[in-house]
Amino acid sequence: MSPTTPRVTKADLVRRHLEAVIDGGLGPHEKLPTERELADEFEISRLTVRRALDQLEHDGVVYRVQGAGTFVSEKSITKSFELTSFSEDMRARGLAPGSLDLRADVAPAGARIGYALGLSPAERVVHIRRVRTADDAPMCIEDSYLPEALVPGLVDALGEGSLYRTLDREFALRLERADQVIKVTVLEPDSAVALHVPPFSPAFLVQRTGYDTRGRAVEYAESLYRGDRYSYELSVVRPGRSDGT
Amino acid sequence: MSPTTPRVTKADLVRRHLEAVIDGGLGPHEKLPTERELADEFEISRLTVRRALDQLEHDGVVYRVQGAGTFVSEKSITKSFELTSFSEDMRARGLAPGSLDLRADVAPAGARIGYALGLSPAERVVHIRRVRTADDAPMCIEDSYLPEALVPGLVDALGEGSLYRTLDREFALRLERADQVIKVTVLEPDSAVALHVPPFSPAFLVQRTGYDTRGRAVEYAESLYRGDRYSYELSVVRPGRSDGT
DNA sequence: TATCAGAATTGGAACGCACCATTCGAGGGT
DNA sequence: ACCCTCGAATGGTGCGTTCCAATTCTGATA
Repeated sequence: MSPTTPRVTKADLVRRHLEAVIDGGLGPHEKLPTERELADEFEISRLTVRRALDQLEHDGVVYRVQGAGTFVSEKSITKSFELTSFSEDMRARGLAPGSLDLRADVAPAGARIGYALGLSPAERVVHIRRVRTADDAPMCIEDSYLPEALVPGLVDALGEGSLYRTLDREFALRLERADQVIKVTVLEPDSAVALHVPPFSPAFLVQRTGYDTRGRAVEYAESLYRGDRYSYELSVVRPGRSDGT
Repeated sequence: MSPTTPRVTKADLVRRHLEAVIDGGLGPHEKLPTERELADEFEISRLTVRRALDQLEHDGVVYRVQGAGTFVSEKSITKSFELTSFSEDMRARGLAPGSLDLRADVAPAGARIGYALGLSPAERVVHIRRVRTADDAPMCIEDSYLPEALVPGLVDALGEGSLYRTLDREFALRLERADQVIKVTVLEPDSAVALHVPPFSPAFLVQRTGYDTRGRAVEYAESLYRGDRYSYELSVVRPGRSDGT
């Protein structure tokens, strides 16, 4: 009676196997086993093998040439452009994430926040302000807003852990995608003090709206990252299809 | 005899049909036809329908609930995070793109550029410098470097058109993906003058390495965008799989 | 020896089928 | 009237097969 059956698909097994093979000393432009060989080896259908390869190709790990085979990509693209929390992000950079100055309250959304979340301005939202640190140095000031209707009692449930993890565990909310607008700005003196940098230093202003699988706006956040310590890394892909929109 | 040359796959036809249906007045959370219905209507297999829906789901246009159906997402995510040239980018924002001060020459890569492109420092690269304009106002200073071995004679082939288009047409090089690092900086006086902003204004510094389908580094570019006029918009998605790497 | 045509290989698209897991509503039991 | 169960509907995973297109290999020929 496990609600979430840990179902690993066969395609996932193949994908992981291939990732291991590649990591284990397969160089760029080296050829992977053919789809039919893999299908025989794992005793699964070729279609399933293709699904595994589709994922690897999408992630830029391999490329395929019709009639020739499947090959390891020259550069293993750093898998960015993925939605990660600040904590995950910092850990990936080898820094210890932390939080200072946690404040949380509930208030009406107001025009700007309401618009960003697709709510009426009178709707109540949970507002969380944090100063995020990396190796104990302040890295960013973050204001998060979440519709209270979706996360009743979040203020009390807030622990030291990741906000995303809390959302998942307590409210079964999984952020699936987010739209971000990144701007540059200069820091007002009070923000500069909080970030331990000189006044009017350049900084990132990131406005992020996060959506769950159903496309509902779950979070709107504005973050100020100090420009001297932070950089944005992302991969972009060219759309493979012809769109007439 | 029959058109056995499906340049456009059947899945693409279904996808486009569904996009049209959605644009034509289907609201958020409204239900799409079931997979089996679509398969019957188009007289194709369900597998093909699923491929079309996979694409739409990936783009955030629809979401699927097992046992319930497929529904239109609440917010049509602006499909950013796609690799676009400056020209395409500006046009998408309703601005007229242009170029000033075009300069192109060929020189050894040097340590930094060579490293970024995965070349020996002695390898020769084409260097293109442009001041990019939007509605005749300078928007960014861009330095592009391309391995000369991949684009022999590019300097002469450079016209007024898009660089990406030239690469595609003349050299059959299609940029498929790119890694970008975005930093903030302040403009040195000479750069500030070129961009018509006060000295030491904040700006984006974007370092981009572009790869073709085989994962070969094709272009390395450094761009300085004025921070008062430019903002970065992108969508990020949460990785759907469990990675133990 | 060099070149070119054809066969073999390999990935790409598609079909039809079967079974499972989840959802949700209809119908029956209390 | 309410609750619970069961089954139909629907998406998720998987199989085996067929044909096509691009590439590569091979062998015959000039």
